[in-house]
Amino acid sequence: MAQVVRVLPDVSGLDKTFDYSVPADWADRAVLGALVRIDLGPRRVAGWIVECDPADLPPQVELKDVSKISSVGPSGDVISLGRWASHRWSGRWSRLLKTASPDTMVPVLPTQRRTVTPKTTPTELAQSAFAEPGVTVVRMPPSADLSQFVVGAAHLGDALVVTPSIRMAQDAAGALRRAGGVARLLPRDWALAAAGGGTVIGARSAVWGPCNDLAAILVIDEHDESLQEERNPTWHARHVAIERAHRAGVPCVLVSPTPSVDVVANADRILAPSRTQERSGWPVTMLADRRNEDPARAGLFSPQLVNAIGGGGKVLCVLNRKGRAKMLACGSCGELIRTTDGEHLMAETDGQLVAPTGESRPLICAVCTGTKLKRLRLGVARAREELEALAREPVAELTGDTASSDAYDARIVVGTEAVLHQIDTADTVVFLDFDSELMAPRYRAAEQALGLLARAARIVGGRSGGGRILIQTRDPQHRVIAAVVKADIESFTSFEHRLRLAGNFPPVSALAQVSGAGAAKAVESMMSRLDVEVMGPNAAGHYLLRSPDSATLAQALIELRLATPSSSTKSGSYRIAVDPPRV
DNA sequence: CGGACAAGCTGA
DNA sequence: CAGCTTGTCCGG
Repeated sequence: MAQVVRVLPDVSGLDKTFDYSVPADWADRAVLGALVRIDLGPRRVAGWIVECDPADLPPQVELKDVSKISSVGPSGDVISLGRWASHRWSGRWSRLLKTASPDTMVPVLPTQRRTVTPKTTPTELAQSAFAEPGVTVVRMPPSADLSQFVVGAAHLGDALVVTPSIRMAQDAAGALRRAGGVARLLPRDWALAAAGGGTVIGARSAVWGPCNDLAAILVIDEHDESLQEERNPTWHARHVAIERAHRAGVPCVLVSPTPSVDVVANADRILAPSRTQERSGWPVTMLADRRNEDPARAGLFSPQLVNAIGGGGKVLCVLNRKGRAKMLACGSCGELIRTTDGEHLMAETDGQLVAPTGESRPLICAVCTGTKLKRLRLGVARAREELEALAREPVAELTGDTASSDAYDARIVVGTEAVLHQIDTADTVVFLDFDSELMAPRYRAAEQALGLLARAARIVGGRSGGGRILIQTRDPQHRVIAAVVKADIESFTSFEHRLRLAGNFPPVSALAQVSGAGAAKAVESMMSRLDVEVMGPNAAGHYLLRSPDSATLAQALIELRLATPSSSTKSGSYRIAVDPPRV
């Protein structure tokens, strides 16, 4: 009898498998995970072999042949890891398999090479981190050299290294090669990685990378937001790493200057260098206590900031837009978008312009009827002008979408959080309005604010190198600021954990956000459940579901989907985000 | 998802 | 009743 394979089509919106027969000539390539092309109804689509010779064949169905075997794909363990994650984050299996697949077809694997152990011996700390299976958190100050952990992972055999950015992955690969190891950088080296005999390194999606004889997983900067996928399913590389390592029975090491409450609460062991070493790895933090200033005259800049820019060296000023009034201007005539009486600014809400007065209209400029509106970064733009006047020298501006070419060379740069992502080194980082980070209405605001300080700290370096952070604030006693001033992250995390316990927030509970026009109806079926708390809707019409743990939540969401099938109509559609990042 | 098809609405 | 929209079902 001909070989039969079960195929998951690569069609978004379809999470169902279909069975196909395999022509005898291709039997050796029709393996688990292989990318194939199949005829599905009227069209030919791509898909993955997710099962070979399934036992429960549908009766009375004439099977079609697979029409092509296109490429090697993820291995069996990654296929089932994907199925676990699709359940855990209530999303489509195919999206995860796509992430786990090569981005260009790999018809045949290159020949495997022997694993090369790096010549450099890892530090004692790195060795002990990988000494046993389970989850080990290592708290390393921002200026610490993390390549010791990459080398430590590679010493165990073929390991997986996940970083928050491509740039850091390239750096880690370079460091491993210099230490005499073999680095496979994803996504480029997918085929070589699948062949085996090297350490697989990449950004977030590398946690799905091919690694046959997995020996260990290392996640660098475990606290970093970019380790979570923004689109559905909103999987987090940290949790996928923990699960994958657990399934393989290998060590999972999570390194961060500011370990997340989430992982500290669930780690098997927590390591850190001595207090002295940890302290010296953080820069000196200076505070500008804005409560002391004359409120009538206090602008964006404190006397301490004036001092800091006068002291020479490269200065980055961070001014986040978060929580600031959004201003819109017409893309064709440049006028500000205002109410008909011109008294109030209007903001965009649900595809409409809305003013605080209640006045609303479609997205149209009242002056020239133009429909292309642009967002103004007035906060940063004005700060730049004022700072330029103050410093009497050119000041560059850098935001997510306006990266002026001089931003990298200018001595003084003002921008949003983007400056911390795009500029590598500086002498001083100034947070112009840190209170908006501290006070942000999100349960993880404090943790995220601390993450910003850690990022700034890495840019300016440790205290021995003269690195400085200046924080302008009206709350200088805040625990986030205290944590960095004293370089005492441990106390911060345990206090934060107690707050989560008191407020019943993750990691003590699990959250999912349900949004979209059909959200209210979808959420209805959860109202009577004892294991799901329904909160909301908020101003944007979003609901929050809370369960004691993620397994309970995942099960409830399956039942929600059964009770309210995702309708293709606009009015019935809804979206579920498990572990929503901005709540 | 996207095609096929059925049922409902509109206008001449 | 043709022509169009809207909803539902199905794919091996």
